[in-house]
Amino acid sequence: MGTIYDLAKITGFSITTVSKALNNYSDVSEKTKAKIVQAAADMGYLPNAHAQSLSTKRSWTIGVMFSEANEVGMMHPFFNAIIESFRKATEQQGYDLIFASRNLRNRDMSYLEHFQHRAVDGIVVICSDQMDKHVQELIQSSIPIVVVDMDSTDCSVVFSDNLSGGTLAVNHLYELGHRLIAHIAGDMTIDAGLARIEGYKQAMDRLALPIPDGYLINGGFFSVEEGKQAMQMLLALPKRPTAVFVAGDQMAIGAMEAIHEAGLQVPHDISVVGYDDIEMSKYVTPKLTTVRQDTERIGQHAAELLIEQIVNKRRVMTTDIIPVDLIVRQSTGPVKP
Amino acid sequence: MGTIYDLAKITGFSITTVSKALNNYSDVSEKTKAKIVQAAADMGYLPNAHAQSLSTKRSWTIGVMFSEANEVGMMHPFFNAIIESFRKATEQQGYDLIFASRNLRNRDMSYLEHFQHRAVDGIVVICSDQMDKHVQELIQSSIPIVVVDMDSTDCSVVFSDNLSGGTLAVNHLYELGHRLIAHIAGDMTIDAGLARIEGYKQAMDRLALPIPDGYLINGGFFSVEEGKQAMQMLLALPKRPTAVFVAGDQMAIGAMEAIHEAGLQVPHDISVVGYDDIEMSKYVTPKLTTVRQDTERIGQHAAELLIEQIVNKRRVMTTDIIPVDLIVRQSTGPVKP
DNA sequence: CATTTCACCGAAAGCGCTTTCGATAAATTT
DNA sequence: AAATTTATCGAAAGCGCTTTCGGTGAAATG
Repeated sequence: MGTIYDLAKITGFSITTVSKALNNYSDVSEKTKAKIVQAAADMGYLPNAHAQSLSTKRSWTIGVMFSEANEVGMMHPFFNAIIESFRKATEQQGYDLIFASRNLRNRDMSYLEHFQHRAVDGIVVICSDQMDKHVQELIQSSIPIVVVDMDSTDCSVVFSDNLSGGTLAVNHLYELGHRLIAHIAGDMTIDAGLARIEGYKQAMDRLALPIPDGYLINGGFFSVEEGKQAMQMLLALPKRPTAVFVAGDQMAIGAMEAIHEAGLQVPHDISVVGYDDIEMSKYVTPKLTTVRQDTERIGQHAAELLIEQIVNKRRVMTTDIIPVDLIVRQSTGPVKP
Repeated sequence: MGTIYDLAKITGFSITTVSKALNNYSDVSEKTKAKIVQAAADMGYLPNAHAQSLSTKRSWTIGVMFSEANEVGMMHPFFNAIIESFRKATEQQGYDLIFASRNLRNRDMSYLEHFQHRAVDGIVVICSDQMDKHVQELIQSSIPIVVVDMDSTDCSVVFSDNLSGGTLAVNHLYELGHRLIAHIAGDMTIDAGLARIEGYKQAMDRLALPIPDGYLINGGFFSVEEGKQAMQMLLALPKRPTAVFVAGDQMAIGAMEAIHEAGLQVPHDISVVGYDDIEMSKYVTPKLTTVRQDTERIGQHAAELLIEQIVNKRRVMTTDIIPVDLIVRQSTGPVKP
């Protein structure tokens, strides 16, 4: 592989000139530039990123952190899709992603510390947990940052339009004739969960629909199992809802399972609409009607926001809300007469 | 944040002593060690990873590469689960994962080059594509490496026991009375696909079951859509199979969809068993009988294998085969009389 | 008391690269 | 022909850290 010293020796130029040639400086002649570049290619020279970073204070890396109450991390299809599109976008600009832990050899340190240690150029946090101390610490730091799926005025954030998502779902059910519409919510400590609740409430209110006791139920942290349990509670209600808006697809899948286990049919007896549009949604039975989040756009946009801060060397605090779509499939139908 | 120079100034010791104190060298007294460590804590000192790497030739990073014919990368639940368990295991040892692209700023380079540039300590490749030039290049290099889900004698590999997986599936179906057992295979360029085909063939052979024309069908690269199409071919056969072993859960889900769309029932008319046991498998309808791959163990084991090579500074070429389990759910049932 | 051992510390070189600031020779202008 | 630009190059410092190799004074040994 070799270093610029080797290159200098081979070509007969100084390391300064070699470095300049490789970095296409204007004060080295085309002729020597060509020679050096050729020699570099011949020996398979590659610059050492660490040396470069040390010298330029620019590492071309972006730290990524997951913070979630339910600890699913990369495993959740929604977050996973976002990070994937984020990766594509940043990669194209020459950045590499680094997943840092809180563990530095023996030592235990915060994410911020770890990212500082690694000297990342920026940080993306895929987050649903407002209360996470690490996230707060990151936001308060001076490193360029963008956080996804959480609300904050202290940094750039990008998330889906959860408010109208809730409305979209409720209105759809209303148009199908449903009046008894329940909501299996995400935990209120999670912004997305809260906003969807709000969307649900507002929509119900606008439609002059009451929200009976027990119709707004906490489904916790978006897992299939929790969705199932919440649905069981709903089914046990004296006045059973005819439709339910579920704050996440996985929970919705759990809810449908609960409904089926109770011997009822979706959507014949109960309609359900989910949230996210994870890939599986169109393959479960019945295919899930859901509010699609545009993960592609969220990831891409987060990348742009972050890179802009990195290159302009100034923090920016925007909050960008990405529109959502209602995808009507087969888990919703007209209310039984 | 500060550097060891600042620490030296503050404490009055030389940078040598500061460095030694921080690294717990034995030739610095407990007293001064304490002073220095205290000062470091006070100023929130953190070592610069790039400087450390430059000086020690050890970056405490592991490069990860995905290589797949279908380009789903991190999005595939199976690979995703593996990388997650891999991450947990390496993280615990102090390594960070870096996802490198092939794009270095303007320059286009190979993965190997990129990893060399980043000076990673080791590489993990999550791979199903034997033919990938980049993968071959990585394997031929001298960097410690482990590859998952592919077979090779030139490096450490770890993958599931696909052979007996196929057998497990076929035997299960046989015991249920099925004799017309088809196989929707993964592409033969993919080791896992090939091995499962082999397992299927061997099992059929042992059971003295013929494999009628068209019963072994290529499902391509494991997507839902391809599974669906393959199943449609199967359904169009003059002598329809009563059971089908599908080389991947996503394909199996597609296959079930095709069956349902044809107006048939799983498992009443046709039994299907999948492969992987992705999370969704237990939530589709009917719940999928499948061969579970132990992603937890695969990732963990790959991590151990890689780290061992890193610390011992010698390449190791083992091939570790992780056992699989048959998970019987509801997509398989006795053959119709 | 002279000598050896030991505990503790620091100078200096090196890791591979960038970047400032001069220096030199050639080209251009008066 | 003298003065000024311009083009091209290199010395050297610096980025933040590790590690070898000596050097000192104090303790232990004879």
